[in-house]
Amino acid sequence: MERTAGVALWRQIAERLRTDIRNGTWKEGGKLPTEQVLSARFGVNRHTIRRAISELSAQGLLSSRQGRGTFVENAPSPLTYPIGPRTRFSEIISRQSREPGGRLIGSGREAAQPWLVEKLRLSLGQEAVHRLEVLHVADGIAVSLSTNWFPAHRFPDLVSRYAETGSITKALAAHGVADYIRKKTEISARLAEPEESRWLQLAEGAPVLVTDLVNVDEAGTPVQVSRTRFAADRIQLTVEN
Amino acid sequence: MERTAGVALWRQIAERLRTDIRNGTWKEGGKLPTEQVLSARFGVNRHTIRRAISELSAQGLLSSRQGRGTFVENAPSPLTYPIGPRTRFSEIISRQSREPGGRLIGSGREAAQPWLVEKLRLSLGQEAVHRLEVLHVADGIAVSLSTNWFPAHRFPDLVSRYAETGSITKALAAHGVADYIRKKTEISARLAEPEESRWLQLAEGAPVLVTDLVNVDEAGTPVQVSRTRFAADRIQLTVEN
DNA sequence: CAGAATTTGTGCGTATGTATG
DNA sequence: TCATACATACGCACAAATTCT
Repeated sequence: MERTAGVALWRQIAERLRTDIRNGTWKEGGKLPTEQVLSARFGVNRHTIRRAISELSAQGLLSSRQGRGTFVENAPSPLTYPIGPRTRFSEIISRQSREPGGRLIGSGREAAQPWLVEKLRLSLGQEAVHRLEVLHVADGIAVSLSTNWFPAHRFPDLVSRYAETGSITKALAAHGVADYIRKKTEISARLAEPEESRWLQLAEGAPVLVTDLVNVDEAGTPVQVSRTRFAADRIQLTVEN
Repeated sequence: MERTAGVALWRQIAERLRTDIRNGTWKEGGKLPTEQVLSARFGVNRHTIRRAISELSAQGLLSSRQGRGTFVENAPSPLTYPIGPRTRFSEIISRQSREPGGRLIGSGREAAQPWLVEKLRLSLGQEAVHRLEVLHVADGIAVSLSTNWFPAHRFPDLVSRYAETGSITKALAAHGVADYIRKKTEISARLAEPEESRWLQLAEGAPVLVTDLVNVDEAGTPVQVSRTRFAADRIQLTVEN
């Protein structure tokens, strides 16, 4: 393993093992190579391997027993999140037979930043937006954190409607938006920020997938801008062509 | 800034500043807040801020001058990589008026892993594949590293054809594949592995966007499986709906 | 069943990296 | 720049649980 640059060796190794487990290198219940072998393979001290394993054990992915070895405890199949014109969180999760849930964790009314004015095509003097922060959960596990912005003048009661119904689709419908479609999605990745780590229960420094999207109504007018951060180790995005 | 294991504070802050610069929080030529202010904002010692700034300076993103301040030297607009049924690397890059380049960095013939057998729909006894490792470059900057697999029995001379033409499209055409389209794309993110860091000239522990795709010919038969790792700080994927 | 071999668990000393003031 | 504290990583040794012969 290559020497440093601000990321501890044990963390790099832990992330490697995590993706190996996810890719099925060792099946659930399967046995990992011995600490001996792993330390030789990564070219590090056994203590370092043990630190990495202990991290994954604490997260319930692995378990070690003295004299026996280290075993894969849980290899949760990653959720798949299709990106298309009509993706709705709850439908997707339900289709994969998991219990969906959204939790309103913050909201507010604020002045739109320039990039938001452009994306929502706000006109002069109507630059106020509602901001809605929602944590998405599947089977009790946090999978994504989304920040949503809506033009405040068009959707004055959006926050309370969402609070009542727990659904953005329904909150928009209450304001006369019968249908909306996803126009464009931008996808990037970066390291999680501390607040994101907290909500998504990620290790600090874990990667997040970020999607930026614009939803438009039937007339093509933007009704919602949304920035969603997915826990990259729990979800995979797919695009069908 | 929150105290946490495995990732140095200065790295977390460097990554934050990098995404802020990319998001245009400070324009090119713009002045960053003083180290004083930044250290207060992140709740860390000024030394730590300086370490983060020095990292970004070494990468040519920032520059500091005594008595004046720290300035944004380079805010390269991120390349946008659209994902659709007919995306070809060179077309995309050219359209954004950058000089594209692909470099063959490795190849080989090997037995297909089970998941490859499934994705390429290989029949029994024809499980050999060609592997092609290509580094993609735009304007002299590495943007992605892709591993490509092809059924060896159908495309016996693929590697040499690619070496001659520098184009997968042409190498496939030489084997009678007039056209192909992208069937499905899976997108995930993880930390770069050491070898990826080396090729993409990434800092260790930097995130990569990973896309897995299957290309099929006009008859719908898989001709290529490809896994591409993008430097997440240099590229953004987009999906048009 | 005894004893050897294997594998994880633990302790200590040292050197270097990270973060503060 | 210096001093201090803690985290990271290494190397060695040995203990404890389990498996193999």
